[in-house]
Amino acid sequence: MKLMILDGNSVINRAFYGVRPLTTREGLYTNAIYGFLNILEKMEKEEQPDAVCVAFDLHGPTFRHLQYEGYKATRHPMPEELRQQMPVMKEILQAMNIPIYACQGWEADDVIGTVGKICSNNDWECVVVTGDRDSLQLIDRNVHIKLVISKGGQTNATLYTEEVFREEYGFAPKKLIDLKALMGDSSDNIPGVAGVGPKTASQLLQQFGSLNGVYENLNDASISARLREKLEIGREKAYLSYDLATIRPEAPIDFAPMDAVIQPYNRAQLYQLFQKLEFVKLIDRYGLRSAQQELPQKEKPCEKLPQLDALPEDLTECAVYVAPDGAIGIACGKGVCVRTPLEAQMGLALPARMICHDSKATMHALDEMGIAYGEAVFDTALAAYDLNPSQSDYPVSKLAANFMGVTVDDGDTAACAQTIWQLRPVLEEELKKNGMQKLYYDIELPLCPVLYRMERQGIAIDRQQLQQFGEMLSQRISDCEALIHSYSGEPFNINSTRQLGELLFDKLGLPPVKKTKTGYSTNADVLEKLKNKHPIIPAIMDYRMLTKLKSTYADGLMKVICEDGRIRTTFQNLVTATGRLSSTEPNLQNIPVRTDLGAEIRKMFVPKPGCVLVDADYSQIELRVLAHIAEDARMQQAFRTGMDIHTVTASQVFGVEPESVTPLQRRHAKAVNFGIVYGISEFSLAEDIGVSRYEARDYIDSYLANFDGVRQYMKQVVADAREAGFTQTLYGRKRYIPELKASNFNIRQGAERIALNTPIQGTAADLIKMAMIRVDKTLQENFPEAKLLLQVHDELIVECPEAIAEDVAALVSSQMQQVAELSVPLIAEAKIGKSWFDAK
DNA sequence: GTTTTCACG
DNA sequence: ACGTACGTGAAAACT
Repeated sequence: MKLMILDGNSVINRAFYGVRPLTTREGLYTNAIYGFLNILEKMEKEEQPDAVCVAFDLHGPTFRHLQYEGYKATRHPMPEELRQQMPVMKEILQAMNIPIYACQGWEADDVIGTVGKICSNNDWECVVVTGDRDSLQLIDRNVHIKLVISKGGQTNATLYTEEVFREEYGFAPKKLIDLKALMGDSSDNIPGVAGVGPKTASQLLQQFGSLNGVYENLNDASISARLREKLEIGREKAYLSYDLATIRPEAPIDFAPMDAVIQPYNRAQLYQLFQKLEFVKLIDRYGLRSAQQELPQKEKPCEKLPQLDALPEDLTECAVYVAPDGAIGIACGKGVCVRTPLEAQMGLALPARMICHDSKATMHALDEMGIAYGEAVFDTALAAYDLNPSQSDYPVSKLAANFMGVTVDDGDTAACAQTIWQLRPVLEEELKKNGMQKLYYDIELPLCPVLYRMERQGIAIDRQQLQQFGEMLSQRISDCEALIHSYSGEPFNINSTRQLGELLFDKLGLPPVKKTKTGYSTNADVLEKLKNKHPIIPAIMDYRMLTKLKSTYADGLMKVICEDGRIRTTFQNLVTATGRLSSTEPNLQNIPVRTDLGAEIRKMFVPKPGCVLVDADYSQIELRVLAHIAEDARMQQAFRTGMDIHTVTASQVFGVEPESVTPLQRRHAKAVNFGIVYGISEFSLAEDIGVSRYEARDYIDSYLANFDGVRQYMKQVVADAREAGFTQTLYGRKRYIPELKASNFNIRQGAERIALNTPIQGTAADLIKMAMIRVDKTLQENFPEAKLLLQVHDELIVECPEAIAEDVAALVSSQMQQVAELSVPLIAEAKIGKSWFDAK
């Protein structure tokens, strides 16, 4: 019979540091538990034990502490993120009916040793799972150690038997104690003999066999005078260390191997715990489902609603789920049915109000198939996003697990439709609980059809000009390439940062400025600093710019032009953590503008014949939002009187009259304003504007001294977020930030910047979303030929007939300005042009 | 699949 | 002692 015992603290530590940070929606860390369970499962599979148990350390002194006051004094305290997982871990083991052993005054190692001894006495084999090499001393004929090693996300374990140990170390396992007595162990605060390290220690042991052997042969000729002296001075420490390092298999625990024989799990309890931890995959893998909550799947199969006209005549609302293959699942209170793509296209119509899972995508899909549909009155994916925007995605299965405690297969169209139907009231309630009804029903949901129409419209592009531009770039790139290779002496791939780094810093001997985790950094900041040191640098900077324009924009956009000469992006409304939109395939929110050559790309974005583009953008929307929510009197005053905010900041920071602010001062002040919005650090500000850290520090201090509202806000918003676990925008959009409680300084500081920035960026996002809804609506009412095409965070682009351009421009900017009544005016300026470039 | 770089607000 | 501004997406190289 075989028993497996886990060194609980050691394994959970490995798991904690080996698994990326994971948290639940509420911010409970779960990564160590997750890792622990994975290791447990893997070990059970490999070892096939008959019994399993876990040993833990208890707090409080052990005999080793009493014996030697330095013992473990410098051990790092357990990080908060791990500490909070310990009690839950123990609950889970309890639910799995795996016994836990711990003993006041004894360490887990001693408990494990004791268990091992009792196993041996009962003719049981014992396997110890641990990440700690100290335990190797326990190895004997019956006791083996499974040493857990995490490497690159993968956790593996090596089984150490007496033979394996001897092979690696060259002596018997018990002699590990003698080795430690001599060399010490800083992580365990075992002193050892001063001046004796691993090399000397193992050499001495090879020669004399044991600690006693060494001291009995102190006068042996092979021991140098220096070493002899060290050993003599350290004699007492050595024997103390021997005691400290010895695992004492005599802990007073009540244990018999039969107690740990594998039992069935307490499934209900385990299910509940996994539910709380949001371990959806594990619930699946362990086959846990709470019986009461199980979906009445296929209880009302399609046959009961065989034809669409068999759907109730008075059907007013139904859930609609379009599968990737085009099959459509429809569910309502009376049941569910699935239509194949073919059936769906044969005159299916859905006039009822829809409950969708990603309504924008559903509208596109139905449209594609020529299926008429009603209005989307609820969107479960969107609701889940608003409730927690930090998730990577929102599949139906995840929502089912998180909000209903059931498992659903994302591939089962009928089940998904039914689940969406059932999720609606649950999510509605959640939104209500979170005070997000207005955000959801007044902003997020009505924005979807607006975005849908924008995506359908697309924007026209001048294919021919783009083609020519690409050819011009090709020419300039090959010239540039030739120049670079003439400097390097030999051809190499300039796109390879590794090859480029080797050339610049090894072959040409330029001073490395910055490192990345894989080698030298060669990014634009680095090149900027090196540009006067070698003529190859400016050429590389040019090359980078040219190839970026060619591959991402000239070639990239060319690939996605539709038949009708327009480009259609997808606006992602379920992605960003702050509430902004993002744009993909292609990304039309990062079309170049900052360099002259790059801005040429904007000339290719044109209106359709007879039309113009109207481009309206908010002026300083984030700083205005900050002035409003921070209630900063001075900043509000500046905006109310229509002053240039960067000039005002400069005049405050540098203590000069606004009229005498120099362009340089204004530029620095602008960087300070940006820094404030991002959660400033003096280092980065200094880096950004090229002044010393001390000057940067002065700028920040002086800023905060003059803008007291901002100073207080920065403190308050972080404190509130730490307390609440989330930060939020003016319109109630939330973002959870569990990292605010992290023990790691960098992580915590990053979290504080997020807590500060998110309300600002997110409120600005809320505002422009509201503006989009109003602009879209008023355009439809007043100028139906005018179409909203793009949004670029603080900018809206509309296409309209030339004749009404002035009126449209006036309407768009006034709608944007009047979208909310803040304590400072919102300013939006609209321009008209024959290309995006001209309208900007 | 991850890393680096760079385009935007 | 360490790493350093917020939020994105795409391309290319490398593992």
